[in-house]
Amino acid sequence: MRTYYNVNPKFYLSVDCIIFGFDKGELKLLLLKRNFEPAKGKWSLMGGFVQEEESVDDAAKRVLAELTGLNDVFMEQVGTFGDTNRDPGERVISVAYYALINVNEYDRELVQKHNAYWAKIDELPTLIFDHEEMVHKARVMMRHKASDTPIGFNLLPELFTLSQLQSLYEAIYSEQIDKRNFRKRISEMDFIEKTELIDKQNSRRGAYLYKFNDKAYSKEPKFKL
Amino acid sequence: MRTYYNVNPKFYLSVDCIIFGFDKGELKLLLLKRNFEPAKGKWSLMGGFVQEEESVDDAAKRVLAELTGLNDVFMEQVGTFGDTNRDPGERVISVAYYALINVNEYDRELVQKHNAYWAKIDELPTLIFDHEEMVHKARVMMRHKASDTPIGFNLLPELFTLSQLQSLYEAIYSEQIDKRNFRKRISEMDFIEKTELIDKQNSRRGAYLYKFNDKAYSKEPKFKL
DNA sequence: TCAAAAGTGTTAATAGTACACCCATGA
DNA sequence: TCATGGGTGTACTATTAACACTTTTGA
Repeated sequence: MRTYYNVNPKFYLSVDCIIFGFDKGELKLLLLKRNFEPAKGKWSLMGGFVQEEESVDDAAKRVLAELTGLNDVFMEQVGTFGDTNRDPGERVISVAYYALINVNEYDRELVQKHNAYWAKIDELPTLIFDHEEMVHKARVMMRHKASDTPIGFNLLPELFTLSQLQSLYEAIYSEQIDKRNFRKRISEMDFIEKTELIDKQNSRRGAYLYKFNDKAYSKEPKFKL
Repeated sequence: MRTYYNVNPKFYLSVDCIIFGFDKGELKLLLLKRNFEPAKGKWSLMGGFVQEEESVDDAAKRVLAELTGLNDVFMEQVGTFGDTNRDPGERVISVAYYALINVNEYDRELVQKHNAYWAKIDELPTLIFDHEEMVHKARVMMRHKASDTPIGFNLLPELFTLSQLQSLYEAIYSEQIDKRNFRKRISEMDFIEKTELIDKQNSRRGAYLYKFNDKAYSKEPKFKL
């Protein structure tokens, strides 16, 4: 193979995953309490190195699956962090991705094996390197994306109540939403379908369960929340 | 230095610059007609390799300065493009940045030396590799950023008329804007200051020149356009 | 019987959009 | 004198925000 580039340096490239979950009315991140070097004993995002024969996006998917066992997860690239000293050991350039997962579906064994735990988004421990900056940028991007694309459903079970949906959006935006205005807007979205099923987990009276219809959305993408 | 990472591969890392300019009422990009390999003779973005002792952001600034002679330019990271075959020669992962420059200020000699030309944003030539995807993503991001942050002023001379400002935003959004509504919104922004100077370049009557006041903006950041 | 969450419409305020004519000047 | 771009205000429409009570049911 001819090469034009060999006067230039090469770098380690990693991916780091900001993994969002939603549980008991709160947004959470899945973080590692590192039982390996470097920075053993400290908290970090789940990460890993890009390999020769995989794209950077695929590396992110692989790393997410290594921790959670999940595939086909909603992920978005957050950005690349390339300061020379961001990793105090050796130079590594890292591409951050955020992922939205359903907390009922991940592989608990794998998570335990990696010594990972859910932390409430507003009570995060100190993270290594520039991981807090990555989290911050991911949160801003996610909030933004949520306002014009119905990504929230990735964080919920297939069936959910309107109260759950509202509390999810309240967690995403960190602000209270008026119940009637919220339900009015939801009812105008034909891709959020009411089922005949009733959830009795969270109230005596019971609440109708809803589901998100992907096909109806792609035909009629009116979403502003 | 101890290293934990040496089982992992390393990669060439490049930066590519989507350089926006605004001239004669039109948005343009500064593109290279490559007089070097690979892909000699084809059109591409200005790019370069990240070096050992510079951050990725600094590499982007350096590459922009190599072509334009400009420093302190507004730049934003667009994203990282890491498909395994994106560069058909050898694997290179590239971080794209967009830059907004004032077309009256760049170094014409340098640009000529690099065989670079301005192309109208809606009449771009075919670009190599994934550069068209980079341009597309940059345009979307720039439009978005322009809607809530006054970045447009980076594309204009220090003094500008309201007609120029309007035609800039029309170019950014690819749509016509009502003159009276536009001027009403501008007049509500205290950080856009009318001067007593009059521009006679573009009309017999002459138009008041305005300037952007950075300090007033940071105190009172109301901007929706 | 009562606590706790579910469900339901109307009104006021705000923001956004549409629209047409006179002005000043240099050629 | 006329062609060209500069400058101005009001009425209508659409969107968003504020707000309180009734229902159901299991403990």
